Amino acid sequence: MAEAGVQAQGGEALLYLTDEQLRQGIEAMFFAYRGFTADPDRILQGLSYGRAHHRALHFIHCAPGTTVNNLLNILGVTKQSLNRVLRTLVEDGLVESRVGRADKRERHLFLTPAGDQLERQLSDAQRARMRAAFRQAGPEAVAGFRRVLEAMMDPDMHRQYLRLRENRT
Amino acid sequence: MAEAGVQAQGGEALLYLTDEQLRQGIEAMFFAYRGFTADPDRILQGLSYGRAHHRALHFIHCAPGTTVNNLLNILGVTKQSLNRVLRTLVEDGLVESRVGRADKRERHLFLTPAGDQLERQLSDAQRARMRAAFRQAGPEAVAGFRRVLEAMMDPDMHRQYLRLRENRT
DNA sequence: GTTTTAAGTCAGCCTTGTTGACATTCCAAC
DNA sequence: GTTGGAATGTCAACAAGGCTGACTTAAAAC
Repeated sequence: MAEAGVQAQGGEALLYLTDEQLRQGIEAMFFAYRGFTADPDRILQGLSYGRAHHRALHFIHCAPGTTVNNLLNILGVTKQSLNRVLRTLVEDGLVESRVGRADKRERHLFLTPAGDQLERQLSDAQRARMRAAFRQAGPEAVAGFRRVLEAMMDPDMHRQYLRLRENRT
Repeated sequence: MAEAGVQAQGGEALLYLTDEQLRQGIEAMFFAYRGFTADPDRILQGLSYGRAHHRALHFIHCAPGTTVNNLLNILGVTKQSLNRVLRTLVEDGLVESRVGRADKRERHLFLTPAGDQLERQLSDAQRARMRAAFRQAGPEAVAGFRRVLEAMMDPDMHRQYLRLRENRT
């Protein structure tokens, strides 16, 4: 199959598409994702929170006032699953849920000061690792990293990803 | 913190290390990993297997005859957790567990023809996405992708990653 | 006034991770 | 030879975090 891919392009330098290269890419994703989540996981362990809480805090921080439904689409989980996480965060005073003004069915989500503090603690740890990796690899490598990751996303997820960036500019 | 990083290098072009760039990297990892696992997950769903079974099949395929303990180190889970997965795979005739010759305490793991077939089906799907992403991004981007991921791994995981590559050459 | 939508809730299930306790088997050192 | 430790397996219990399905409430939309 890899050979077929190479042949199809008539001898171009497509050796980076061999099955062995792809396998290495797959394994790199596996091991790197472990590192990617290791630091926040360590912090959360013992706080009776998990990765799911971290994700919720991250995206509420990035898009304050987002609705539950919007968060659902970003995270790609069921509302029951998200609700369990969100309820504990609201009960513990890390997230505030305000009834919408225009549409009173909607709840808009915000981080409280305490929520902001935890979010910062978690993302500081995660960013520190990311910064070290970026610095070590250099700007061109980072550009390539981003390019490959974007190409790997499902189209829906890619749209979500771009929308988040737009809302911050 | 990002500003400090930039200043520390005395005005060099370190804008790729700003908090905003790092945040985008974090989100890219999140969304891309979803895509990365989506295809195998779809296949496994309905086979009464999960991602854990896929991981076991992958690494047994890559290192036939590996011991349970070795697999434990690669996967980073407890033996009880792995054992549950391994037991179902052995019961279903996808994995064979042979008592070691030199050390009869050890069990060496191999894929049966049926196991090989499922592994191929899963990794074909995953490689197809990876190949599309690699081709779309180009060889330089792929090199950068790999460089950043390697820098993101924990040192232990990075060692495991390199060892797997050595054993295949 | 009916239907649709956003959100929340309850109950139950599955996968996959965890810990702790314990048995077995075998190698290796003494 | 006996003992200590290592590798494996097994049982039980538990938790996080996914899922589905059914149902309520409130508000918006038609």
